[in-house]
Amino acid sequence: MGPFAVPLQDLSQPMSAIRHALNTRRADDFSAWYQEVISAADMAEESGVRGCMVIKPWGYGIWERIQRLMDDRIKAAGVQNCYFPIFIPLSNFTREAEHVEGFAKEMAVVTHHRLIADGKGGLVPDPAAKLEEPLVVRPTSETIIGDAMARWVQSWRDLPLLTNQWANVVRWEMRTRMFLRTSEFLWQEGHTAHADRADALKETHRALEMYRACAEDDLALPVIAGEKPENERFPGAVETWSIEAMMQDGKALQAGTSHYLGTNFAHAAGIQYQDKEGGQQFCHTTSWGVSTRLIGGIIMTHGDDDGLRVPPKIAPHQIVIIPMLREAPEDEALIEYCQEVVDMFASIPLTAFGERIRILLDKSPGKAAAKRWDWVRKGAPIIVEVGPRDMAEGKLAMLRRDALWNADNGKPAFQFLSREGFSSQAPSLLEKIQQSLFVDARDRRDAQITRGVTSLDEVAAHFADSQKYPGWVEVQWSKPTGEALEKVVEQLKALKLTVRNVPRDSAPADGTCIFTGAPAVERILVARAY
RNA sequence: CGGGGAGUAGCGCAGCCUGGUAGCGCAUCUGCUUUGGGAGCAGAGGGUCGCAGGUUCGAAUCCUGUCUCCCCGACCA
Repeated sequence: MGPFAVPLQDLSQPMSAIRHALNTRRADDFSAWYQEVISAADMAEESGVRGCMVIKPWGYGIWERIQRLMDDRIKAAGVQNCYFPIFIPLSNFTREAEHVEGFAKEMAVVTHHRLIADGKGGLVPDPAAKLEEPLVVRPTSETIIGDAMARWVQSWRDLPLLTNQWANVVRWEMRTRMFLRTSEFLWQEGHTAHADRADALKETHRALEMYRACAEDDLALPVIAGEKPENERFPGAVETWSIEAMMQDGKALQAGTSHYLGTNFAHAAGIQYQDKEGGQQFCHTTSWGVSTRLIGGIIMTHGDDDGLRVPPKIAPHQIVIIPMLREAPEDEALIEYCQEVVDMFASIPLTAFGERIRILLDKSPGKAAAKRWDWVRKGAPIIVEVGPRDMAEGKLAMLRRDALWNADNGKPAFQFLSREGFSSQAPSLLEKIQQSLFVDARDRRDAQITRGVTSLDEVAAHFADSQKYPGWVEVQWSKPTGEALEKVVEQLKALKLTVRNVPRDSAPADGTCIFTGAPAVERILVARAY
């Protein structure tokens, strides 16, 4: 059996009867399955450049949906979008030591601005075109945005300054995985400046809650919001908060972070304002971000042995209609019959989640069955097939991607509906599918969180098999710092575990620290992580 | 970046040890048959075997280097 503590639902079904759309099963080889989903769903492919990928239309379409919904939330909070340069002067990174240390080992550096022929048919950087000061390809934009903030903020009236940018960033990773950790990735980074600590903390928590809501309500990704321990903080941050999602193999994925930076970056960049009394004050700043890594989280949360299942809210196409074409004259009438369904959705118009339903009529040539399985692998929430007899009866055949199989006979669970019956229930069905994906993921996660563990030995026993990932364990600790914390981190590392976060909404501590024996001050989640 | 594995047609693979000018399945194209659902039969097209050197009369195969991917580790907001 595979690395699963809790049996997957499919394993209890008559496996021999079902012919799945993928070759690799989650339970057999989770990471091979993950890669197969990405290629079978046509989301992305390798680029030939280490750690960089080409995001294809279906994958990028999902990212565009995430962007849209997140951007709406960002703007609703009064944050304005900007764009800052991809190149950062190297000198920017010599001002804030801790921040530099965090990224120095993984930065791409531009040193020349021209190429010349090498005499062997190739090109090399022109030694005469060396930059006076090297430029770093941004790994994150705190320093260059800090520069701008220092110019933009003069008085207390300029605060708070709320900015965000959608951009690509580069971190030269040693070990990469598509979507989860790539050398270049896409993200949004919010950067804000505030008059005081309280206001900056409020923003830190607003962003965190925004991420929780977007993850759970838009991506159907159940998450636990909480504060990172000292050793997991963003370099230069005073507080780092995260949302953590559980993948189907029980490992944790950090899905978003929000940092309170204190006045550290304000000191480094000189972000000061004149207060009402005429004195100069340093700003308190925050930064927060989510990235294309979310797509990896969606795959590992909602994917199954037939491919991806895209939550309707972020599906580029929520409904795909496949006419069963036969390259015959009657095809025309069949397409017209399907088009009438699309027109019906457009003219009423039909909405789900407050937006027009995104419905696609797939008229592309090819066998209907092959196209069906392509859409199954891609994870379109609702797939509709229409054959000549459906048309004659005024009906269509509908498949729910989240309930694909008939348990009885191991065949796809088609529902035959009238066109009107289908269109009238489509909006609520999409909302039901969205909810169902979330509830399934949340229940699976909750079933794999173990509480009431009161000793490190118990933790070790729980994670005894290094090949298994039996979810997360909640323990209590005394929140050690410095050397004491380092020792705890080492103990956990020996078990291949990390502290994920201190859940924001957890009950107060009432026991003793499993590491030190001292009275516990808070509850933490420990887990294996991506 | 250290250890291991891999790169041959769109996808999945065999061939490599024991050098002799490339093969299988699926997909694609053509024809016929079939038509409530991942069709059958016949035929066809498609690959400078990751890249660059070397050995050799001759290299997918042997040698060296290099790039990329996967797994384990270190590292990682």
